[in-house]
Amino acid sequence: MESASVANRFSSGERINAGARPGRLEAELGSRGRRLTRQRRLIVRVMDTAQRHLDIDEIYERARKLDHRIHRVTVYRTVDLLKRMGLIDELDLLHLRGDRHYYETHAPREHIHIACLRCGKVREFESTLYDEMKRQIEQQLDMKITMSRTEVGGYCRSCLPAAKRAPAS
Amino acid sequence: MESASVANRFSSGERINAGARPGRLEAELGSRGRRLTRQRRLIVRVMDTAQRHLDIDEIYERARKLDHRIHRVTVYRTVDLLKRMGLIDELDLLHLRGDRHYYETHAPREHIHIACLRCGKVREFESTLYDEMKRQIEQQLDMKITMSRTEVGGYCRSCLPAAKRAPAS
DNA sequence: ATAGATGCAAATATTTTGCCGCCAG
DNA sequence: CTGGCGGCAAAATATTTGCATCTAT
Repeated sequence: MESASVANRFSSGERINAGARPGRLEAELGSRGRRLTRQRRLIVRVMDTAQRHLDIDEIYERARKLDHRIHRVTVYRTVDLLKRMGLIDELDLLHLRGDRHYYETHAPREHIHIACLRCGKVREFESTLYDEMKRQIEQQLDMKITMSRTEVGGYCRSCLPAAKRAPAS
Repeated sequence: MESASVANRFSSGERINAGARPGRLEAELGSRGRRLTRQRRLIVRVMDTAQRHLDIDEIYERARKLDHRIHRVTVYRTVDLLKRMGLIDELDLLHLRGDRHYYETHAPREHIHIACLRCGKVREFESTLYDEMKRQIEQQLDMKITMSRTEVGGYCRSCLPAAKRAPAS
């Protein structure tokens, strides 16, 4: 399976700018009248402290390391809740590592994800040009924009030479 | 299933600016030494003439209407080939209609997809700000960008009043 | 006490693979 | 002719659901 070998190369996938504010998610859940169960506390603790983008199984494994009394389905349900409450964002990271989704706590400012197609490192980027562009869209298309997702792929400084040597099939 | 009812609301999902150049995909396949099988001709014909973004099953059904001697797996394989050859782009459209992927023939210029979260209509948008932003990223992060995907969600003129009345759960 | 949450098993949804026979070049 | 390609069945991957039970409030 091609994607398996590809996935293995992407062991790093670091998140450079984590917008961590410990306890924020838990506080939001509480103040919005959701039950603070043991499982939910575990999940939001994992997400609040994550230094990189996690998929469902990674969240599940980390939570289980803290307390094994949690089920993968509960992770799916809680992540879905947080997503619907607008507290976390869902990413695909250009399907670099497969078709699963990745999650990150909602940053104070919307940002762009930039992935190296070879080493898999994911960097975040903010730009006033991005904000301007969204305003331009709102005006020209007469819409109210509430969300956006931008994922950029390319080759980082250290991978560029290798990418030139062995271009993608 | 919540997403089922949501999906049904998105019957339109029109593509406003289709970058159609009939025969282009077939010509590219041929000139790059790929076999022009009956099935591949069907698939690229469907994609070349599509006025909206299609998922695998939609491509499959349309191709089958032209000639039923085609298998869904072949559609997966051919779409994957076209993707790897850089002839088509893959989209998620913010998972508005589920977790499948959508495809469009590679446009001459990279563009942004803007979806109405209520009616599901997808519009395309080009912006020099977008190109500038990518150049900015290349400079500041010292990368060579080879691809990007931007998907924006919000409410269009006609859906905005309704969205205010019944905000998302 | 009870509405809302979890666990478990099973179902769905989407995509990929192995293998063999077939056909485009 | 023959190596790339397609069909088929089955596997793999990713996510959701029904229902009984439990628990945070």
